[in-house]
Amino acid sequence: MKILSMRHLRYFDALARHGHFGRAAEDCAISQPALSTQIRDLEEHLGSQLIERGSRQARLTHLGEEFAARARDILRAVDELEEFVRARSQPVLGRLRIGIIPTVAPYLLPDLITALQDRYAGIELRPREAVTQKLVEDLQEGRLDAAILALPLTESGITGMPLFEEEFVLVRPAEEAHHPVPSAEGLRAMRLLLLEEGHCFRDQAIAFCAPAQTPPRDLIEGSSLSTLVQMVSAGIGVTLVPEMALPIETRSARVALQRLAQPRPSRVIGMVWRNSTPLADQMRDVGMLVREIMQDRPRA
Amino acid sequence: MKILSMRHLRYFDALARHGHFGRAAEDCAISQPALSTQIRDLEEHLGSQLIERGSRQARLTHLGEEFAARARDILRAVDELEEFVRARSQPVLGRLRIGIIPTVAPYLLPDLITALQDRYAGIELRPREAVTQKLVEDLQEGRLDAAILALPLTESGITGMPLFEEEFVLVRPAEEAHHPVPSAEGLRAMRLLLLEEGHCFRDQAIAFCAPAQTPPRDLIEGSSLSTLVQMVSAGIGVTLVPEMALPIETRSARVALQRLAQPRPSRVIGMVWRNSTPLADQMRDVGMLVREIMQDRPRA
DNA sequence: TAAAAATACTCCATAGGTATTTTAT
DNA sequence: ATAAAATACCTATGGAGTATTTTTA
Repeated sequence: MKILSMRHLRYFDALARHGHFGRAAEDCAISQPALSTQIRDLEEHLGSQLIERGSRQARLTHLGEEFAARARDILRAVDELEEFVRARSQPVLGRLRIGIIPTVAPYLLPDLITALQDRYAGIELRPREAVTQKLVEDLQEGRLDAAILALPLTESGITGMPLFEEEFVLVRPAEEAHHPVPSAEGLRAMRLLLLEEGHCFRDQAIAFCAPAQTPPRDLIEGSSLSTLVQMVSAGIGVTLVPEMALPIETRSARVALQRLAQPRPSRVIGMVWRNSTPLADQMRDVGMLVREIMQDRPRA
Repeated sequence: MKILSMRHLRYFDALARHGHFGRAAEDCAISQPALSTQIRDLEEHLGSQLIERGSRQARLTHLGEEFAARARDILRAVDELEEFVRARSQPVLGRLRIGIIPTVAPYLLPDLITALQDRYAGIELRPREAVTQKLVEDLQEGRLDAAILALPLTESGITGMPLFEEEFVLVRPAEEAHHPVPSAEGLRAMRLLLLEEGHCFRDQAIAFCAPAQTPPRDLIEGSSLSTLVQMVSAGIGVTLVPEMALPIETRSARVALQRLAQPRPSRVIGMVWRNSTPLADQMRDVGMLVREIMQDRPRA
């Protein structure tokens, strides 16, 4: 015998409880000789006698008593462990570590958290806001279960689903409300306020108004959409804002909104996860929740 | 797989620690496929996925993390259990529950306790004083490890060794010091003070002076040798006392001692234990200690 | 003699090995 | 193309069964 097995503990426990090889064997649903040999092997392995064998009854030695008590503790822990796993293995989501890019998080999270807590009672939510690159890293390293970000994503080992598409809307000072809607070229000539490096939305905006890799003429950076909108309302320049951010960011700002001409700029927001995760079904379910949230919102 | 085995826990623990099937298998000194199948069986048994299999690495699921933590606790408990048994399996006597008859206990116990504590460091001593019948019952029921009493003993399942032989000495009032030593028949005519029913020494004394089943003429009972000697010194009658009790019981009593004529009455004190006890070696050792104690005493 | 455990042996389930395939990067 | 794990298949260990012997009360 190489290692002390669970069987040894279970058999010994039964023997300790019954004090009788025959009845203990019956309890274990094995034959008496099978139990005898296992107990003998156990004692041999330990190098100590645990049972005092009388022909009338099998009595525990002092060491055997102590061994039995500890063995019982271990067996109880093992039973609890199995019970624990079964209790957790329902198709529910016990914990969700979800990352969301900064240009989506503030506008989606409140509704998403509410919906998730409705859908998965007792869920432990760990939302995290970070730029795409960080999210992908965390996902690949196993620190996140899912990420909501702009598609497409070329990383390997990661799959996902699109959630919704949203347009970019031009935000300009309130006094320009009646200026004509600029074309992409016209936009390039304006003073454009953008998010700092790292935000995918920055790249998307640049890609729209400067398709020939020529960066916009006059570019000023801000660290959040909120800041950008405030700067616009101060007359510093114009900016693009994703549709879903409008209700919140432009509510109290003195700015004018202009839907751009066709082809309108837009992006697809999707949810992704490791394609090796066992939570794929739940991830799709979470994705469906997001789609429902977005469909319930009035389009601007 | 019927039951969750220790092997499963050990293998899973290794896998959790290494996060890599190949290296974990190496750690367990088995092949990678062997580990893979065991882990698969474990997951099947539990009905839940514990490992998220990527081609780069094996990552634990959330459930897997919790399982690993609990499994580690269990494995540690098992290792401690083995360690515990090995620590206790030295050929020492950890606990000795020893019963001694009342006509021996007070005269042997002090020296015996000292000797045992010298011989077995840290021994837990549980001496118990009771008459032979009680001792034998306790021995057979496993409540005692050994008993010191008068031989022979006919009980089955019990074996032992003789320790020493001791004579019975006649104790009579001090004023009778110069009276002639009585024969057994003469003794029968005297007023004999004896221990109450149950004490083997009572039976032995009666057997000596009344071989023909005729009880002594005038018989008064006391509950201890000490009481009997005090009664003798008060002139109430005579009594027989085992040799080893003399130094203590007659030290301050005004009594005369008379060694009886051949064949002198005597008894053999021995130590007995269940012949199924695994402590037989130690019991013999304890017996040898008693013999040494008695040999060191000056014969009266 | 009777009851209980140990022994002898046989069988088979399964853990583990090697070789190979599959999968994902 | 490479690395890792899964699969296929075979072997052998050992756990469990039946029949029997030994032991002891």
